[in-house]
Amino acid sequence: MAARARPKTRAAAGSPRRAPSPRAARKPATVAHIVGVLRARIARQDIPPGAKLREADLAGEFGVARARIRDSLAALEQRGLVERIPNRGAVVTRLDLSQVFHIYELREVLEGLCARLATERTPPERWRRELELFQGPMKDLIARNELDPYIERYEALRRALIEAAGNPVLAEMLDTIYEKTQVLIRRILILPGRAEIGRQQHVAMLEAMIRGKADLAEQRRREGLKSARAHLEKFQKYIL
Amino acid sequence: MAARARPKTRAAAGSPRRAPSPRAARKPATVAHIVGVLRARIARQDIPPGAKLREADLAGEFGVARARIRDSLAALEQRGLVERIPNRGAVVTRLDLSQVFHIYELREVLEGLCARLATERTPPERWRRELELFQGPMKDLIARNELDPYIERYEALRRALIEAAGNPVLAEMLDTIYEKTQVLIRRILILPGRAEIGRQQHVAMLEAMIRGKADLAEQRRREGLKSARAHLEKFQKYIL
DNA sequence: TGTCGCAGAAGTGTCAACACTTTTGTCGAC
DNA sequence: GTCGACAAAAGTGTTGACACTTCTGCGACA
Repeated sequence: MAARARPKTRAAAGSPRRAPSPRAARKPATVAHIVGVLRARIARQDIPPGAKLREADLAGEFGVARARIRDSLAALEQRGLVERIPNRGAVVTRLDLSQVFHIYELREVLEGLCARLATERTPPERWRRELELFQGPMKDLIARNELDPYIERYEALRRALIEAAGNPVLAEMLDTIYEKTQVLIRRILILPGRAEIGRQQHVAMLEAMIRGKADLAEQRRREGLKSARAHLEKFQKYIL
Repeated sequence: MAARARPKTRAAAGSPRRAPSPRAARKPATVAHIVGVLRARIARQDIPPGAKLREADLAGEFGVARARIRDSLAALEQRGLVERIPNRGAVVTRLDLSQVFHIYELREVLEGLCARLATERTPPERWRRELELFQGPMKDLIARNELDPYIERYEALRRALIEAAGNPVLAEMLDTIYEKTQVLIRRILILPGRAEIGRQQHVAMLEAMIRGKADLAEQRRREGLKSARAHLEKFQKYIL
């Protein structure tokens, strides 16, 4: 309880040490916010792999002290999005081919698990809309090569599955590895025939989910990713 | 340039910031080192869940500036071993039951993958020593309730499998989730019959590996963890 | 003309002091 | 005697300055 009516002492005379900045009191951007912005930039390749991130620049841009930028870079390093070399700064990680395959091995089992859990923990009807989407409109999008709307809906399904799986630790892991390969999505989808194959596999998985066959859904998701990996292997020279 | 005749403060009182210590200049403990020490303490419950970690104390103990301790705590927070509450400090995470089950769901597929990859990427003979160990000596250790040697060898096998799987991303993930449940190992092994069942399941997995049956090894590892989870569910009130 | 060395610049790493928040202990009013 | 307010203490958050390392450009020498 405590209620305590906090003393409130501190009216403090509105002269914070920071530049007054009359309008837009501009709260000073948390580490979480900075990390989010930089993640997005790296994913969209606004900052290309190999580029250097200079602390002073970022501090200026976000209007925070360098220390906070350092914290943010440390967080990005933990996630594997940048590498830091002592006294030389932070560099956007350049993902090499072997790491991509390692990640696909993981996605295979993790997204398989995700499909199984989502099936077990959600009423089957939940997935009918998604199935219809992938059977109809998505097919057209692929045929007409409209990648962006396709990707958007694909990611929506992905998020829905993770949410339905109801396992935060799994969600965190999928997030971590997904953001590393996000840059590849477009390049993979252009591979001859890949998008349509992927769509069919999603349909197969969703059908299993609607029939309540959790293990089958897992198996089909795994097969889907396995075949994606095979495609990647075949065309690797065009990807990286 | 700056010239600036630096206030010079520091020569004062012959106390350079580091203890003089003529030889053995005691390098000042890197973040990695501090994180390692704290990880170990948390795993062994030298620092119990819920305990507060005070920055100044740690800074004094390791002989480093508080900033470095803060970096270390941030790293531990990322790994989920401590929680930090603004202005109130870092507290060792208290793992709740639901998270434990979520982690076991993950271990099931991740260690399954690990077993499969290890089988595919290593000559079968590699595992014969381990099999004999688990068939013979380990059985005795369990019968005589010598937990510590048993755990030591169990972890050695675990490390060998991860190493053999040759997937660094997987290794990193297993590490992350394993250290969170490490504190439970002893409590689980005491459960009636659990240790012996686990041993038999390891034997079954190793046999599959020696026969080169990667998928079978994966399946058996998954079954092993599934049954461990079931055990945990049954006796959860004695564990947490 | 090419190369090596050496200052200066630029950028990261570290630190100690200061600012702010929460907690704790004490005193007075009811 | 209990509750509530206040002040001091303890601890965390933030900042700017300083130290150190690496990179870059210039000039001397072979």
